[in-house]
Amino acid sequence: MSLPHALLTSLLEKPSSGLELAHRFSKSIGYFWQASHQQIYRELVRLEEAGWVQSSADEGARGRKRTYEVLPAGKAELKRWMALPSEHKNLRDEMMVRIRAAAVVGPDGLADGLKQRLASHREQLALYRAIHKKDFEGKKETRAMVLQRRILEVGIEYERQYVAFCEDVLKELGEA
Amino acid sequence: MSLPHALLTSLLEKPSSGLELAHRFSKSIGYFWQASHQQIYRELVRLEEAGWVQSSADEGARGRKRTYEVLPAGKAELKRWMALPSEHKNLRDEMMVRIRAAAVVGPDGLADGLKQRLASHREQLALYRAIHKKDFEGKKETRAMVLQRRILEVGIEYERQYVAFCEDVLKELGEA
DNA sequence: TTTGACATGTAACCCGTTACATGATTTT
DNA sequence: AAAATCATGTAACGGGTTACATGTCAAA
Repeated sequence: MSLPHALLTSLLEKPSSGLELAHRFSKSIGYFWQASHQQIYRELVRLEEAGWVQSSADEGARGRKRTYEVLPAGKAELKRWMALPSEHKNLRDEMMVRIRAAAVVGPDGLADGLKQRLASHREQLALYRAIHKKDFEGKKETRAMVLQRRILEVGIEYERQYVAFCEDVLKELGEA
Repeated sequence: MSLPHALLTSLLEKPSSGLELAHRFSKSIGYFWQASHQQIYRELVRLEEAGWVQSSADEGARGRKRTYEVLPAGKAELKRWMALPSEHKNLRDEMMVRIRAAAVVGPDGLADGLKQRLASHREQLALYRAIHKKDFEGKKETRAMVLQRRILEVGIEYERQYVAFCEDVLKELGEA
């Protein structure tokens, strides 16, 4: 459960409102940790109750922008959390279950789904590569940038792998 | 949500009890779809209510082995589900959030967690490679085996990537 | 002044997790 | 007969998702 700490990180980078955070989560951070705006609003309330962040604007001002910033206690909490061990979660992918099912009930209809996934992963791969080019190529790198680049490259390699996988399976099914 | 269909697939391969399924989920299938025994028992009840599977043994026989097998309606449901499009989920990894946090609050203590992850991914990689060797190398492959092998290879490539990633980050932190 | 975009929320549901409880079977 | 193991559950909780509701502000 790292949403609260992802939010603290994002707010330390730049104090923001809930919706701004939601937008940012659909990009950069969100490539490895997704969150909907409902989740974010819920969590921001908790962060404030915990005394980790502070929001501008009066109570009960529904519809009016509310900007959050991190308090010292929040930064301390983030430091503490950052040093915790993080669990190795296995991959979890419906497509693999579908392919295994296909081995039992026959592959009719499997190819369509695979083609969609192939297109989707190609798109994601192109997006990651574009970001890589824009943000990292031909620039002098700071310490922090090296790490961000490596994170992105994990994403790139994963998508590359997946594209090749879909292509292979389609070929095996005689559909490409 | 593919647990029910993962169970149907597994039960079609071989009629089993809940615990047997749980054991099997901690291996092969579970490499891409994990489930605890509590989840499995809960789901098996639903599958039976839906008329997709049938269990041996009388009602209310707590503690006595209960074997499930798939009914025709269950096989039909699996066929239907298998042909649905499956969503592309982005990666989701706490470690990436931690590294990003480290860029903001400093990397103190990050290396320990990374070393643990490195060890864990190396272990998983070794396991996958052992399975690959045992199940696929030097054997004549059926249609279904090719697909199972490719699924495993996605896992292998992912773990390989991750090991390299941990090593790189540790190096960058001056810890390896 | 109405429309659309921006912004914040509420409520319900389901899956996955954790902790615990209980019955049956085999082994010592 | 006691202990260990196999096997099936129950209950509570929390995060993630979906659908919906409400308020503000700027532009047409």
